[in-house]
Amino acid sequence: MKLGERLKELRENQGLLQRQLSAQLEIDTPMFSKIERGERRAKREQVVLLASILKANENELLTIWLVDQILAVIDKEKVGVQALKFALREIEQQ
Amino acid sequence: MKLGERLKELRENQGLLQRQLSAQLEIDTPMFSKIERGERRAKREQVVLLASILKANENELLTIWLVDQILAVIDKEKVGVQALKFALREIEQQ
DNA sequence: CTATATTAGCCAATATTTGACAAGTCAAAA
DNA sequence: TTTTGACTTGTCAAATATTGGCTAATATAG
Repeated sequence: MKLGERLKELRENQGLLQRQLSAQLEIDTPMFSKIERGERRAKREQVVLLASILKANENELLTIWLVDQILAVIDKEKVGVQALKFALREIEQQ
Repeated sequence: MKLGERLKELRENQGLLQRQLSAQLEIDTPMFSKIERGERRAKREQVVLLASILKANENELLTIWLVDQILAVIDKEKVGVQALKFALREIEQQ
């Protein structure tokens, strides 16, 4: 699940408009639209804000957001999966 | 294992100087020094070049380099490990 | 149709990264 | 103990990437 999809889901479940959320984030609507479609990435602080506005779990959204970042880093890399596994091993043992 | 450490290892095993490698990368010596100590990150193309100059396995170096990038992304994030696990699951199933 | 919501494309502002340069430390050789 | 060579530190500038605003286009609902 991508962050944008999840945001759209949360937003629509509460009958909110992009216009309303973008106002609270202090960005314009086209920008928010792009975030929802994954054309642009949200900033960390925006994710935190959105969690609060949408009454969603902050850790959930931050996790999804981080997954997006990670996948962007290893995108198209032949050795991406292996790098992920190594990263996990390195971070887990200490 | 960090990329910088591995590069230093390879370099010293072949009795090369930072000066010689940085010349081939077309950066100055201080810059290369920083890369070795992990103060700056190498660019992907530089890693590829270094693999060839140092007669090392390109995939190995790229993997280590990617691990560095990944760890930088999740650095200090409470949910970092979980994000890594999710990322792995997402990328592995397809 | 009309009005509102969303999306697309382009350019500007800002932030981050990358690099050069000057000066410093350190160790070994002279 | 001066000199030399390898490496490091700190700071600033150039290059690049990210973020955002604006305008116009498209879609959707009434």
